[in-house]
Amino acid sequence: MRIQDIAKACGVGVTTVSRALNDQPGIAAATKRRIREMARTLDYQPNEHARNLRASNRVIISLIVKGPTNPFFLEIQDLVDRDIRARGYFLSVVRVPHAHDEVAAAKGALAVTHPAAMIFLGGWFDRSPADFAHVTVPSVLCTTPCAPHLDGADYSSVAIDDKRGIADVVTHLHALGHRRIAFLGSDVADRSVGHLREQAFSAALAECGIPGDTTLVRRGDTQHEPYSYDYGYSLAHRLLVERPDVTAIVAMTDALALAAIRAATDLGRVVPDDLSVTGFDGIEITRFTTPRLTTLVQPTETIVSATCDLLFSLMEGEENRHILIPGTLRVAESSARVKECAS
Amino acid sequence: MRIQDIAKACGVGVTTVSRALNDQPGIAAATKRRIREMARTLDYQPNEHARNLRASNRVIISLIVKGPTNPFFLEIQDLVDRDIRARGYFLSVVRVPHAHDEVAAAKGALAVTHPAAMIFLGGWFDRSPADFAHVTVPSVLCTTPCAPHLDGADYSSVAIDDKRGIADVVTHLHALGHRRIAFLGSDVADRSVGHLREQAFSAALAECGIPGDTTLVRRGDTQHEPYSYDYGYSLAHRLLVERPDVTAIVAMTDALALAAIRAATDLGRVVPDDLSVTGFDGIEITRFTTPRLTTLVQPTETIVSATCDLLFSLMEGEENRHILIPGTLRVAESSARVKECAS
DNA sequence: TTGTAAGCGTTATCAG
DNA sequence: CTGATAACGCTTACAA
Repeated sequence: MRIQDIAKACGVGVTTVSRALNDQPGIAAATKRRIREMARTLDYQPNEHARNLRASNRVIISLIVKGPTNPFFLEIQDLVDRDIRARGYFLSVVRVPHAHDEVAAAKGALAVTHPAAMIFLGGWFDRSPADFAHVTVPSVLCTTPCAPHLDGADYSSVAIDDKRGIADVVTHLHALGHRRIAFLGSDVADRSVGHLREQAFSAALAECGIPGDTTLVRRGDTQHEPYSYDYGYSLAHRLLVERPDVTAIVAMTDALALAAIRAATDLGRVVPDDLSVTGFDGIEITRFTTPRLTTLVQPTETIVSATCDLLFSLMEGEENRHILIPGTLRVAESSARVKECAS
Repeated sequence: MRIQDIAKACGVGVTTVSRALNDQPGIAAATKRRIREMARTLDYQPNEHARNLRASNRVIISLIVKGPTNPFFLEIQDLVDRDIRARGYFLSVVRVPHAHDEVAAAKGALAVTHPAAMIFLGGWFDRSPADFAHVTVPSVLCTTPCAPHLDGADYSSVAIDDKRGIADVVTHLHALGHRRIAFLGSDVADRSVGHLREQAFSAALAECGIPGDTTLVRRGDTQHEPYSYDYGYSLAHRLLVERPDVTAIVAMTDALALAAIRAATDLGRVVPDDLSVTGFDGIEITRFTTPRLTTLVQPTETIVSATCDLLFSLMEGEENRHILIPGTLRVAESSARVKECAS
């Protein structure tokens, strides 16, 4: 079923059919209606590859996912796919393992798939302008905010306010009387939001008047995917063995928090009675674990729709922008008032 | 960077370059080496769309995911993507909501994307030959077994042995003394593995000499995605309120099992002391929850590599086959010996 | 062993 | 308002 078949069936040329189906001007209303009717009858659907061959008319959006095993990203991906398809575009997902370079992956996708635009999910926040020069189509960083040291004119971003979110978490724990609070972060080489959240953690502690203690800020080696349960478990286990005096743990993500709870339980500690644990992201499972996780919930629908709105505005020639969206602290069962006697 | 650029740089024609890069015969070894060298130097990567335009040379595999929010499928997807890319093909993922028709979605993907082959992840097991007639490329059903009432010559499949797996679960619970065992299944209209597992459950009960009790087999309405936590929670909550005498719950999937544990906890029951709960699939989080879930673990790597091996053999003209892979019962903390006094 | 040219299905240009 | 025709980048008969 090609465009020619429709043309023949209607007794018109292929150009007219193309114009009718793409809502272009310069065509009689009656003809247009007749053609669209016929296309629907014959269940015609244009060949994606033929459309994409011409540089001017691309219908593919690439989604570059850095750290594809991160459960939070899986929820985001689903929403992005829905949104992009609803706009008549196709999504092409490229997985990039945490240790690899997503800009290189983006260049590859650009050469092979020739997308109309790109979305970066996760990834490093401190790219240089030179990095973005390689990305020759409009692009938006999703969940990665504008880097503090860049002016941000070279790219766009939509992200949660990590600094504010972590501050909310720390303030919550501080109000519950916690003073020896540890942080579970990303690996030492990481430059993604995990790093930002760690900085935010230290800043928030200072804000509360708690002296910083670098031995309580934990980062793993670069062997494991730092957004996995296994990583969180080993990190938390070691922390709790070495520093049994901590009364609260702030985890960079929900997955780490859940793994930390498990590690604590295995060490004979009861959450939240002996130890408070907080997460970040608000993935679905956190509402169904025991205890339910206290976490900073990211409004995923809002983030995704803002990302896509911004992306399509860029495709229409608008300027780069940076959008920061507030999260919401959901207090649940994994955090409680400190029992100082316990330590 | 087109194939012409390489040709010009090497002083040869485009045909020669194409042949060199695609390992085709009829080319001097020296020329071939020279061309490949140059292609690497210039970082040439062929345009995916141009390649796919010719029917004979397709490089895309479609993955039709029925019920894309099922966490188990997310783990499978990741592995499929890796395997397909390693073979030099591209994966195009199509999400199909649980209530929609995946054969219709497949037809759409066929018309738009023109894949070389298709993988169906999840979906209904009792398709008719007419359904498969629409799928004009080699295809494999992944995690959905050959339907009992079809001869299976029309399609291929790779799946876990659901019947055996559920039997292992039920036998385990029976050995722990459980007699009033409930099942949490899919919605009433469903014809996917959830339905198969329900039948296997009834058969296994009979095998153990436990009389069937239809009020203990729970299926939801068609309003919710039946592989979601929310669905599992409401199903389990209602069951436990109406039949507080059940001592064990067999859930169709891990997500349902975890949600059931949460529902039980909210009703004041302690798992596994007052109630045993088992899952199915062995998703990652089940090793980190409290209690750790007793579940039937699917060997995902084995399933995925068998699926891809089979798919590529079909593309080379081999016959349809049906592969059944055994799962492994992982006994953990969510199941224990029944305390009859409790009821 | 190599090169020329046709064709894949679509959209854009330009002439009717 | 409409239609023939040339692109897009690649593979592959067929010719040299």
